Amino acid sequence: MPTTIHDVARRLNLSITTISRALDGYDDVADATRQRVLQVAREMGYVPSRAARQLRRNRADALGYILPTHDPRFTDPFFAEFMAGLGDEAAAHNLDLLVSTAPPGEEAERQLYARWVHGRRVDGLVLSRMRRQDWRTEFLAARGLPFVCLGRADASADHVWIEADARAGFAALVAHLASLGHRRIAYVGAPADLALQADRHGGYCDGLAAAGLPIDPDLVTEGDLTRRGGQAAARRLLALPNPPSAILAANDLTAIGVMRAAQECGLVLGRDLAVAGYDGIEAGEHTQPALTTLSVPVYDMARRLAAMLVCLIAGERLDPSQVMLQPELVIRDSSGGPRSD
Amino acid sequence: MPTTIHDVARRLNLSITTISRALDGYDDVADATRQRVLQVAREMGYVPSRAARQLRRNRADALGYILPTHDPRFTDPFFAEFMAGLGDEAAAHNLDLLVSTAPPGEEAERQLYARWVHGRRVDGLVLSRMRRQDWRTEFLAARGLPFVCLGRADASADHVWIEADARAGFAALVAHLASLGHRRIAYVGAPADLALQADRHGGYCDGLAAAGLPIDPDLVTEGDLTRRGGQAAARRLLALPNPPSAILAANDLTAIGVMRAAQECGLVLGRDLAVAGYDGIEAGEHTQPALTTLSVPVYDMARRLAAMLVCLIAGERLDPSQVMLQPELVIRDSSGGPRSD
DNA sequence: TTGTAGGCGTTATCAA
DNA sequence: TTGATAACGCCTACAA
Repeated sequence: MPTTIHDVARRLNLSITTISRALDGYDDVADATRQRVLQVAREMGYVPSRAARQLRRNRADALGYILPTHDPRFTDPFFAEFMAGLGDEAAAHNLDLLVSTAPPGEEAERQLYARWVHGRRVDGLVLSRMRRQDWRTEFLAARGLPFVCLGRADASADHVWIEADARAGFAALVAHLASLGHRRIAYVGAPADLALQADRHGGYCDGLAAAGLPIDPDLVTEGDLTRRGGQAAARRLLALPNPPSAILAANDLTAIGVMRAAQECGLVLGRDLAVAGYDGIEAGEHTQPALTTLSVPVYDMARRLAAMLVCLIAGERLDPSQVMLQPELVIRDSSGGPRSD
Repeated sequence: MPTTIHDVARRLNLSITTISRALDGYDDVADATRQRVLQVAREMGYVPSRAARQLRRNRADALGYILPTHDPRFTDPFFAEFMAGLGDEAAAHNLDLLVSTAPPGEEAERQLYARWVHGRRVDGLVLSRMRRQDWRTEFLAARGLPFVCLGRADASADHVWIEADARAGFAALVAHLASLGHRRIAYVGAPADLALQADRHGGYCDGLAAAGLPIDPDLVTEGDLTRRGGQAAARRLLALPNPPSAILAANDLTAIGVMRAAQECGLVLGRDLAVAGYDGIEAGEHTQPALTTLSVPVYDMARRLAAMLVCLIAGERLDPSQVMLQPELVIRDSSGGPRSD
């Protein structure tokens, strides 16, 4: 049986009130008393029961994050790092981080959110992989539960978010490839219902337009942000009668899949085919050749998002409440040097 | 304000007692009543307050896992998959998974464990990266908190654990390399205080002995289970006057670092140098060349561990309480074909 | 400066 | 078959 506040009180012949206030740093307790309380509480290894405190204060002392994934395993290292950032920031505020996974858009996801919200499991939620029409924002807003988002649900979204400017990033990537002489640049996108697809695809189109290149619908295909999806998409692209000389992928994982497909076909990356991704996960540094990408400060974004959520929960005003960062173009060998043809 | 049991009771003109029992499936409530309660509770979106329930039942309804890492970010994909397994199994039992990180062996780690245990934050804990002398096992045992371990603290450990037979695995790996003609096989190990080091290094020695090869202390070096550590260790090994023709690494991440170092030196992997790792993380499939490794069913082990923990918490007898699995030897190109010299 | 007492939302005991 | 009531451990108005 763990020590309770009563145990401490009894030992000191004081009331639980005094113990509680001494420990919480109220100033209406005698200094000598406080010292004794602090001392004894520590000796006895007293830690307040979180459940009791939660019940009383009506707070969960926890942030929640539901990883949107069909595969129950979170295979994308992007999320591992994202969660690490959330966890660290939560810990810094003495909050727990509750994590779970749910397939996006399905009933199970709804139920999980509902359970956490109605069961008062968390004081606030972090959302990611925003959808174009995202029921979660309204659901949470309607119930008054604070939340922050990695990315906007749509351009007019008025919730709290942090986002990397993928649109500008992809345009820069296309410009880079065009400057190397590429004219047939393909794009392996994300599912259309994801908000991020609009920006990344938009940036791709912007880039083509800026470079004076036409948009060839054959060169735009859909992946699912996984390695496998990228591989499958690249196989389709490379089987075209007139295949692309460069392939942009909506994220690094997809790009790594693309690289595999290219190697299957016996293409030499960086020479026969340029490939680039988005995210800047560590795995991209270790591919052969290393992956050109747009690097996003995931960990920092996660920490900052969590910090914003904590403010929101405390009822503080947030300024700014929407943050746009610039991803960093990291040119490595997978995009190759200038083309000779 | 979320719906409470009182709201439901008032709406139905019943007592909270009846509501509680109807929902918990007690059989001393009229069938008709139960139907009405179920119906209305669902309509009203009633979910019991976890805090209140915890307080009353004196349970946290949560499993805990503290990731042992110096780097606050968990960079090893092994752990991402491990956590996914824990999370899924926890969810299957309607338990939360609480995660945090702490640098192994330091005061901060102790405090975190103490906070979770004394604050009754979790009903049980999952331990990994066991140390030779691991204070955690005694700490938890002394406080009667159920726990399960990924791996044994030492050979005579009598706690509940699941482990892959790394000793046999590494011996098999050495045998494989020896059969290809390698005679100078190096080993990049883990810190000596980790329990896993004893087995992996032991298996390496077993393998050499079985192949009739001498143990050369120069060829045994220490890494830290990270890519960077592997890279540094390999640089040392490859700078030897008489460098190894094959390098075994204590885990895949280390092996990937070894591969980088080899490529820095202009060596062709699989021809000039054979490399193999341990774990079977997905990244190893995507290196160039793909990494030979011992594949361990992390996800399944995690689920099984969590399931065992749930039994333990329920006070059930566990049989078996210690499980040894065989890792699978996955031969890919990094270990190359037969040697001609 | 300290203590008393009520209640947060549940579950469990006992009586009706 | 149902209901009143007492905890669980903590915080906090209010009283002393």
